[in-house]
Amino acid sequence: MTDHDAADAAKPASRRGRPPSTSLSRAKILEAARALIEREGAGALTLRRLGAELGANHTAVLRHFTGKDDIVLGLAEQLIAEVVDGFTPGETWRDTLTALARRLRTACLAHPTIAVLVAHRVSRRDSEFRGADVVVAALQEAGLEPRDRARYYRALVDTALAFASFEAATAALRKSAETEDEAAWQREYLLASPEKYPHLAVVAPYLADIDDEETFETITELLLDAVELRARRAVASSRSR
Amino acid sequence: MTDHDAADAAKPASRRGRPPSTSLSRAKILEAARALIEREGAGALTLRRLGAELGANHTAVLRHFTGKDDIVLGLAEQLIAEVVDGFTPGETWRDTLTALARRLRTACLAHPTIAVLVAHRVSRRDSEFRGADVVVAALQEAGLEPRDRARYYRALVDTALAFASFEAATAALRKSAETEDEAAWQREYLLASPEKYPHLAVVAPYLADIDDEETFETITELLLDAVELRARRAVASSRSR
DNA sequence: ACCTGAACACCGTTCAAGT
DNA sequence: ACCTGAACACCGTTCAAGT
Repeated sequence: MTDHDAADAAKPASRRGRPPSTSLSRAKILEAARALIEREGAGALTLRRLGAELGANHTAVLRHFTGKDDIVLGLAEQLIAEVVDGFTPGETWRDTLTALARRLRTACLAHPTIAVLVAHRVSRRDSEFRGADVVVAALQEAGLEPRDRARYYRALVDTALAFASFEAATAALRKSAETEDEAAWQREYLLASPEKYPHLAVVAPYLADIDDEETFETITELLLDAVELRARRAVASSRSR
Repeated sequence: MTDHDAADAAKPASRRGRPPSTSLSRAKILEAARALIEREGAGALTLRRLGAELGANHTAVLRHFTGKDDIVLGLAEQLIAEVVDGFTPGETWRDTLTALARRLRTACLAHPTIAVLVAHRVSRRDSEFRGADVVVAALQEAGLEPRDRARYYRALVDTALAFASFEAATAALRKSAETEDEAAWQREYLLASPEKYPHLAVVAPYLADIDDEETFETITELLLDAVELRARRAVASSRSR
């Protein structure tokens, strides 16, 4: 009888045990965590909130991750994969390095709250190794010897990673709306006492025009200019030998 | 009678109200917060722990700060002041900029947990303006025009700030001992598959030798090399006019 | 003016009990 | 194997009550 069956399905289940259709998975949990963070900020990532989002008990998640920190590390893997997956080197080694740096910045800005959460937790996995190989190959193409390739690899990658996560952090702060608006600090610089800070006062109007993107581009250009200069010297000295 | 007085003093005070000798202050609270963080990590900064440290109720602190966040901002002011106070410019503009960058790094490494906590909360106050004035003055001495002074100011300061706080973050992570030891990731790079990452494999042995300090120095040198190159061009073109 | 203690609305994690 | 519900040991913040 359908009536009987319907009544059976509708009657409250016993207070413990497992409902039929929930069935969590690592992927589902990470997706829910990502959505939760992007919608309500890093502070909203809570086992209880996550459970509610998934329609499950807040402790059910602990069957798939060892704890909250393990979930954060899972988000880190996703972010770095987003940078490296589908990337193809450019025409010149400079193009390659510039494009990769921009992709890292873009990914961090697309998910600023996640970027802040995971910036310092990058577990050395496949995605990261693939990115590193691309960078080192570009420096080899520039004509640098192995030791310099290693030095400049660290200089370039650490700078891009540090700046991108730094920028994401301020973006995430603004998003959480606990702090003042974007242009506030530029206004403060314009108002800073010209008597006490005379050199600063001269350039303050220009400072207001420079955003994070221009700064990122400037840093990248400066670093690659210097690397190119040293590479040319290395090539020249190896030829003269 | 002394007996009576002694008995009076020893008898338990009524359960509410204010004991005679506590008397908190912003300075005392910040000092206790700093000590607590440096001893037991950022996670230990708790109103209840802070109250215990000060021998006071955990809510007493809220009479001097609007909340926990306000305490963190107070710590930020202290850190930036430590960088700028007592700094004197060097012989050349390059010396000045290099020394200031190193001071920032040193301060962040001396208090890594605090640096991480406050890195993105720098409220634009006197200490920061003083530092900015020194940097802009150095770039002026290099021979750059106002707009370039502004651009390179942002490039240099943002890089130093981002890298120093990034490095402090990993130092703080290691300190909290939730993660693996210092050399772990270098070992992983040495073990990365040479077939999948051939270019990386060649330089992996060199990578193991490069620490954060060398990387910081490399970044500073590269940036200042590039700035110097452009400054020389600017001076030359202004002379030819 | 400044501090206390109780209360409120939250956390992450553990674990026996269920299916 | 996987989920639940209760419990435990914590949080930050508010507020009436005290001195």
